[in-house]
Parts: sequence; C-alpha cells; structure tokens
Amino acid sequence: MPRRATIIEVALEAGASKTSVSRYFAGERDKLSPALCERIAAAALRLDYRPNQMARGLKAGRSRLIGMLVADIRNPFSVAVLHGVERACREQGLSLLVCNTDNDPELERTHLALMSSYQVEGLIINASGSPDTELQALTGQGLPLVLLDRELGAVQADLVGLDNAKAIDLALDHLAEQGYRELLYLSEPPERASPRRERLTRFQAGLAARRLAGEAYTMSASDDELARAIEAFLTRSAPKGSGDLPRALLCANGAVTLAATRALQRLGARLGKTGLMGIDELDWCALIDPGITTLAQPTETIGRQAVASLLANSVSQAAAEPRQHRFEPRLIARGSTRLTG
Amino acid sequence: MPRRATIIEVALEAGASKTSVSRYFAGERDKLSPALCERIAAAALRLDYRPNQMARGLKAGRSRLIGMLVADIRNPFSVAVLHGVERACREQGLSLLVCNTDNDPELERTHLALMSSYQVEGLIINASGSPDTELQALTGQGLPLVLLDRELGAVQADLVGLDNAKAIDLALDHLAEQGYRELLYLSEPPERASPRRERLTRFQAGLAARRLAGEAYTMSASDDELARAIEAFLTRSAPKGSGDLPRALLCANGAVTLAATRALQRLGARLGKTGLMGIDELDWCALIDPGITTLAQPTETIGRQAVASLLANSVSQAAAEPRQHRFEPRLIARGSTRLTG
DNA sequence: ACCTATGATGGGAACGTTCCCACGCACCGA
DNA sequence: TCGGTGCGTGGGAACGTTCCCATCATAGGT
Repeated sequence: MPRRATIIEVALEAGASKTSVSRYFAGERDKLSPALCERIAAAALRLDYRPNQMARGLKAGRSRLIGMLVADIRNPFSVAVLHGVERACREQGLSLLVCNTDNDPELERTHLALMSSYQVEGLIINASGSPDTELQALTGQGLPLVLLDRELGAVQADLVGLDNAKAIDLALDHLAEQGYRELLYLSEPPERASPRRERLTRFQAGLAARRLAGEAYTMSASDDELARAIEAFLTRSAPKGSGDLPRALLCANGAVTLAATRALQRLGARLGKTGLMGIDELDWCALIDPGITTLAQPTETIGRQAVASLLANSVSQAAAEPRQHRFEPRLIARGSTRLTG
Repeated sequence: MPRRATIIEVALEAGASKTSVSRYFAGERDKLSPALCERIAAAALRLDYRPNQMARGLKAGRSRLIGMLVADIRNPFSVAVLHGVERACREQGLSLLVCNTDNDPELERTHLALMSSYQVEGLIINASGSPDTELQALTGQGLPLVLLDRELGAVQADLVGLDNAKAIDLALDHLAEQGYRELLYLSEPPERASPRRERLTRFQAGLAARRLAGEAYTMSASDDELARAIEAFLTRSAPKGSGDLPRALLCANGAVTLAATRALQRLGARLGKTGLMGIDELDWCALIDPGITTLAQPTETIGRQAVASLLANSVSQAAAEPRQHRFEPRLIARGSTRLTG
C-alpha cells in the first residue's frame, strides 16, 4: 500500500528543489523556466502527486475552505442557495464545508467551533439561534462573515437575502388585484428568524393602503390546529354584513404553503375561490390542481452573492459598514389566486 | 486583532508542557493528574483555545474528515440520505465535506481529487459517472470507500442502498392486487446508474408471474415527448380485443414521478383510473388529488449504514469481501392506485 | 573588465500539532 | 540499599508545506 507522494519525492524525481515544485503547484509557473515546469509536471504525473491541503493550510494559514452553516438542510430553499454558493466557491477555487444545524442552537455552536478549528477562511451563516458571542469572537479574529436570509441582532456583517418588503408588497398587490379582500397571513413563529418578522410587519403595514382586511396566524406544529384556524377564518361571517368578501391565505414560506395546502384539502376548500399564495417556489406548486401562485426567490443569485460578499470582505479587512443585498422575488401567478366564482 | 492561541501558549499559561496540553485535547485526560487537567482547562478557557485541525491532520494523518460525493444535491432523496450521514458522522466526532457533482463526471473527478487532497479518512460516493481508475487509486492508498445507491463496475467496495428487486416486487404486487393489468415503466436512461438497470430488469422479469403486460419507456428531457409516450400507452387498444384493461404507470424515482404527474395532468387523466405509482416518497405526493402511491426509501437508515460501513472498513484494513446493504422500502398506498371506476 | 540589476533556483526555518522517547519520582520486593 | 516497575510529565523531532533569503548565472551599463 503505497503512501501518498510528497513534494520532496516529486522534487527528487524531477531533479528540482521542493521550492520549485511548491511554486509550480501554487500557480507561480511563470517564475519557472519552461523546461523545469515540464520536468515537474512529468514527475508529478508519474508519482500521482497531489498537494496536501492540510500542510498547505497549516503553513500558509489559508485552508481554501469556506464554511456554511445551514439551519435546515431538508428545506429546498436552503439547498437551492447552497447550490449557488457551491458553484461560486468552485469558481474561486474554494471548497465548502457544509454543516446542518437542524435548527438546534446548541448544535450550531458546536459546528461553529468545528469550522473555526478547520481554519475556514470565511463563514456563510443561515442561523438557527443567536450565536452572537461566538460569532463576534470569530469576526474579532478577522474571519469574514456573511449572514444568509436571517439577520442576527448584535452581529455586524453583510446580509444577503430576499427583499422581504418587496415580496410582501408584490403579494398584497397581486391578491388585491385578483379581487381578494380578506387575508390570513400564515407564518412560523416570527421570534426566531428575522425574515419572518419583516414579512409579518410589512403584511400588517401594507393592508390599509390596499383596502384589505387581514390578520396573522402563527403556526404550531399541529396540522389540526392549523386547519381549525383556517376554517374559522373562512367560515366566519363578514365584518359589517357586507356580504361574503373573497378570502385568501398568504404563506410565509414553503413549509407553510405545504401545511396550508394540506389543511385546505382537508377542509375541502376549492383553490381560487379560496385564494392561496406562498413565498418560495417548489416543484409541486404547479401540480396542485389549479396551480399554486408563488413568489420565487432567486436562490442561485443569493448564493453567489453570499460568496461575493465574503470575498469582498476578506480583501478589505477593514470592517466596512455592513452592506445588505436584497433580491426581489419573481411572481408566478397560477390558478390558486384566480377568482373564478 | 488577536491571533488564535496555540498549544504552546496554553501550555505556558497553564504551567504545563505542550505534550500535556496535547494529551488533554486528544482525550487522554485519564493519563493526566486531575490538578494538571484543571489548570489546562482553565488556561484554555482563558485563551479561548481551540486545537488547529489542520496541524492535527498533518501530524497524525487523521483529518477527522469524511468526504461525501453527491450526484445531485437538489434531489430530496440525496439530501435525506445526506442528513442521515451527517448525524452518524457527528456521533462519531467526524466532520463531513460534501461535494455536489451536478451529475457531471468531470466535476466528479475534480472533487475526488479535492477531497483526497484534504486527506479525508473515508469516502461516501453517490456516483455520477464512472471514476473507476481514480477510485481504485484511492482505495489502493487504503482509503475506505462506500458506494451509495449506485454501483460502480470495477470498484470493489461496500454498497448501501435500496433493495431494488424487493421494491419492484412490492410495486408489481401492489399494482396487480389493485387490478391493474398493463403497466408502463418510466425511467431515466438506465445506462448511467446501476439502480435504474436493476429496477428495469426486475420489472421486466416480474411481469409474467403476475400475468401483467408491461413495457418500459426511457425518458428524455422533453416533457412533450413523455406526454406523447404516455398518451400512446393509455389510448392504444388492448392487445387481443380483450376489452380495456386497467393501465398504470410505474415511476423509477421521484424525478420521474414528478414528470409523469405533470404529463398526466396535461393529458387530463384521472389518477386511480389511470394508475400511478413511484419509487421515492416526496412531501407533495399526498397532496395531488387522490394521493400518489409511493415506495418510501429508509433514507436515514441508509445514511447511517453508509457511515457504519465506512468505519467497519477502516478498522479491518484488509479488503474483506465487499458487502452489500440493501434496505426494503415501505409501501404508502394512496388513491392513485385505487381503481374506483 | 567591473559592478549591479535581474531572473531562475535551492536551502532551511517555520506553521501547530502528535508521538516517541527519556526523565524523575514513588513504590515495592529482594 | 538496590534494581525494577509504573506513572506523570516534558523535550524534541517529525508531518508536508510555504516563504524568506541566499546563491548563482547572465546580461547590461559604464
């Protein structure tokens, strides 16, 4: 079982010094004579040599590793962003260490420590909890940081994510335009994540201008409860005897849309008559009977921007004013917001 | 901007030697006196010391890193398995370097080289292409290897995945039992991945015993073409004037189920009357009107077993006879395979 | 012909850790 | 008293790389 060849062995084989071989693999080939380059290339090929990144990272302090902390790897939105991040990293010659926290703040802390121990050169964080102190310690050591989707109170860092205000505005405009008059906004508990708060606030703020009535419901885990809440919303009589005004549900993200769709089916509601719209486009949204209207996030763009911000931060070490990159969603109108009655 | 503390600084602060500190963090605390342990703990805390994994990996040759190569990160099945792998790794104190190949054999080779340069201690591979020679070189260097879902011709390694024969048998039994008589098996090109071949062969082999008629169709990228093929299958007249026998579609995986559902909707087929069944359970399968019958893979189990196999292989270095771990799927019967006519 | 600038090359220390070995010490049986 | 044994501890060499510096040849300007 042959051990991995080292730089010294290559040097020997090529009749060169380890310095030259090192230069060759560090991309400083222009500093070597063509002849030497060729000899090194041949030797490396013969020995199947591949530089040891561990040793590299140790000496030079550059691991070429980027860490990404994902709150929920099973969320298709997260995966889509991850995909963008990955591509961008690859183009930069960076590798990605992905950690999933399963929305567990404790695990999040553990993984943060882990990544730091692997000397990652940057961190992209889609936070579960609020590992403020840990993160501040890391940025204090000069580690570039980018927050994904979720803001983090005390941490000064770039943020990349959806333009939540714009998203809610688009949704409200669309629903109003389609003739819906009473809205129920469905969200997961807004305390834990900043986008949930932003969306909720904007929802409440945006109703009046569009002459909409609306209220918000925070989901628990229970499907039953959700169904009851939706039923209450759909069946209660109109406020001032103004007849039955068209009602619609607005879902704060993909998981909510899924739960709401399930609930509506149980209640036997007809989509369209009962409006349904959600943030996050999922591949099944087109398949549920008249199609579910969604706001698609530009996930790939978000991922790429996260890496771009990271890189920008690591060159200008100075903790410049943190920037926010907010991207607009794209409206995909389908039958679930078409009043056919 | 304070640099990271090193083991020497901790040793100094604790009035101990770096050896002792090293031992402390390598989990050999029982070899140290309680007093010394305490001093080291205090010093490490004060300096916020965290061992440098790069240096560790360099010296000891153990990176504590497992590499996982995923053919398509946006496939929910892959993510679910990844989730299991991740949990298992965590329990073993291992970290996971995930690489997505987007089904690109070239990228796969690149990523393989990359992981090897990070000195991963094991590799879990869900192959896109056939990086046989690369993998053999790696196993030749004593790197434990586990194949996930997809076999790889020349590579001798454990395989973890679905019991494809059992899955197809379950599907055929269920469809036959429900009264369907003519089946169309839909699959992506079977050349590229072994489970596709296994499933297809078993499908063809299993028809006769159940007195079923059946044929297979290989999907191209085009939705149109698929719809045409399905339409042809559904509308052609029965073989020997035996009347219109109930027909059903069997989908080889989640992606196919999605495409088939889309096609059936376009054709205006009623699910149930036209049977539909797929391998892989997705969260929307319950939502499409009468519900889509699926075979759910035990993804978490598969992921854990992959890590377990890896660990087993790395202790008994000897290239023992490669083992296969095949897990049975679970049938989730829904309306799409209920003949109500 | 001499001095210096320039470019290609190589030697060796350092990165932060692990691990082999050696040391000192207490204890114990001869 | 002595030699062994065991345990707690520490010094120092390695791991494979990078990078500073030194070396040497060549060339160009005077």
